[in-house]
Amino acid sequence: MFEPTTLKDIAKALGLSTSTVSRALRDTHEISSETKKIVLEYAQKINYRPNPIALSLKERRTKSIGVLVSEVANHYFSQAIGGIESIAYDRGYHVIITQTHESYEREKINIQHLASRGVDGLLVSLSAETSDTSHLSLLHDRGLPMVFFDRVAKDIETHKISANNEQGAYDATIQLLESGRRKIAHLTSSNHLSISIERLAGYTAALQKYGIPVQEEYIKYCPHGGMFPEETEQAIQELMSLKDKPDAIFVAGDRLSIGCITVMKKFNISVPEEISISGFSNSDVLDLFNSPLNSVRQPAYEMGRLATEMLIKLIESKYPVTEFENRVLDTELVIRS
Amino acid sequence: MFEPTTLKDIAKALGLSTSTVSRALRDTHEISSETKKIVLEYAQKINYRPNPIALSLKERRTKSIGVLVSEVANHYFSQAIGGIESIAYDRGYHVIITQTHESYEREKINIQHLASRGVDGLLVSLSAETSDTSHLSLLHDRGLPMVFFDRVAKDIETHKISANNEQGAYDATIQLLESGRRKIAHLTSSNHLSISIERLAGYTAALQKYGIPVQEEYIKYCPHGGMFPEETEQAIQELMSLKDKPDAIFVAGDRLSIGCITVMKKFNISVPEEISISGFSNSDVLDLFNSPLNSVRQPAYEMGRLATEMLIKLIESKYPVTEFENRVLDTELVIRS
DNA sequence: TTTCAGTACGGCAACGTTGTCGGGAACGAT
DNA sequence: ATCGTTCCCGACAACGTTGCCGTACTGAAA
Repeated sequence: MFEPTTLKDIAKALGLSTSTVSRALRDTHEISSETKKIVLEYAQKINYRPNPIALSLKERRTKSIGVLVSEVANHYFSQAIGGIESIAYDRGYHVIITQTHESYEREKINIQHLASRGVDGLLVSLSAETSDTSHLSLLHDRGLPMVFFDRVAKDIETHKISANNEQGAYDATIQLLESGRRKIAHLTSSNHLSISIERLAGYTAALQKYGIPVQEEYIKYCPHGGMFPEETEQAIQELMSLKDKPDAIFVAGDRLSIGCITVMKKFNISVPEEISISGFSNSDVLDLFNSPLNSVRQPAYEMGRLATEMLIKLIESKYPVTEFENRVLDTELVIRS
Repeated sequence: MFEPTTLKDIAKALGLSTSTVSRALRDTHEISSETKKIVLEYAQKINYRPNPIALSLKERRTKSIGVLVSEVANHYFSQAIGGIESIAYDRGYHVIITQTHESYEREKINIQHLASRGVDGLLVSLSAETSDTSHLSLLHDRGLPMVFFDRVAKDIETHKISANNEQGAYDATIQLLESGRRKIAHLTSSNHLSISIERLAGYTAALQKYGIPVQEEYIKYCPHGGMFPEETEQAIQELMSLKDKPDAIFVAGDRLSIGCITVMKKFNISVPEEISISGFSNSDVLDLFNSPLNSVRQPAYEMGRLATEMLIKLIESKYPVTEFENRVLDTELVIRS
């Protein structure tokens, strides 16, 4: 079986003690330069690597951070993970990615697993199902460093980073209004997510600016963020069977935006002639779509980088941190129609 | 700071020894049922979790498997990861995902990291740059269980799982021929990847069936599998500036297929009128594209599941395994034109 | 009463590593 | 010759857990 070499092996081979070998490799001044040279050369030869598990046990840190996202297949998250890895990598941290698939149960299990595996900190974006965050605050209260990105928890006090969702939603809705649409529906994820709340606020503000009343039946929630196609399909069907059919939809999520276009194609609803669609998405293939889709793009990579920098600062801080940042980054509206 | 409770804490609180507490929790017959009850209740109350790092150090296994892919943003891989997680999860294994971004250097570093972190086994899909696999055979020779999927290493003897790339490529090319195309180019990844070799073979066989000679200048390699858009763009430009321009392209990869369509749009080349495109892709939004793209779809989820089952069988085998499977799964040709 | 088996628990070692302490040897100063 | 100092290095403990052995106690059989 797989047996890596240890300090003891080196010590035995060279007739030294493990302590001496350890210190020779760590380049302490207490070891003579001859001994150091011998040990270093031998270690090089047999390709010695210190056992990180033993180190973790001793030092009570793992040099790894846990990431919780809903799905890596989501373009926003795969880009954010790119940013996370770029920083973590530089700072010597390992990244462990877990997916919730928008399930609260899965989120609890993954978080518990990451915590018990001894990650030094967590980067969290909540699942669509999650409304109770006590599984996180429990760990946070016990001192586990934590940074939220994108879908943040309102009642946990720590660093948070998000896009300017309200502004992005406002811009997208205003653009629909400017293009002449007046009956604008809103398709969004579960109603307790921070991003849903903020995007709804932007949508509402834009309508108000044009003096258009917000209609309840124009707002459709998908509790699983469009994980299941039926969810999206049903919401669209309900919208399209209204007496006063909408002439545009502002969609608050990547998977939902794609799902929306898919449903439109299935029902042979022409986009943007019959209905115009504008939504949050970080997909890089929207340009290739048959139906032009205006999109609000988040700086995902940058958000991943910033979140990771914040987390590592928390982890490596000597003293408890009490001042927390709440960074908000601008979105970009891409017009295609 | 974050200090989880240990056996020692429980022992101290209950006036027992750590051995007794340990055995009470493991439900050994040597412990009286009263003591067991007391210990179990207290452990429940303070939410005790055994420290997996200490367990790993002791038992020399981590109950985790490392995954090496080029990019999670690639649809094939994100689906395969779904399959991997579904099995690993059931069997109590944790999944650590790493990305190479098609870089050989990155692959070496990630593999080294995973190995030294003590994963119990590896699921590997080689990067496009990788031609030398000695960093893997070194670990494999030392007994680290390993299963290859999709992009397999020819000279490492272990379980392997791949799609029937040759058949898939043959089917796609035949379809192009049947639709009347005769000047079919081939855009592929780096020439040493197993998938490139097999897909080229299928392409060649199809041309032969129709008695069409294979032309060198119709075959374009992208050493980084289309990681950099310039790579794809240049290859297409070279094809399109040939005296005898191709009227179809068979593309051997997800990112390349998308990249190809993007370039066609940029150069205003009409698909499929001017040139017909057929390629390997597991993207689920191809239906929405403006230019219809025929695609060869791999059973990614199933491949992930099978690979993980094979790996866990290797890991948990009491005796060294010498008989290795080489599973090949059928692809599916999706026609859209 | 002695012996023996069984029960129920504690003590110790080990996984691989590093920090602390202690000690032998060499050397210079007294 | 004696003492203090410096230079190297080894022994030991600890991180949290479990396997192995030892042992005190109980009760029954001889």
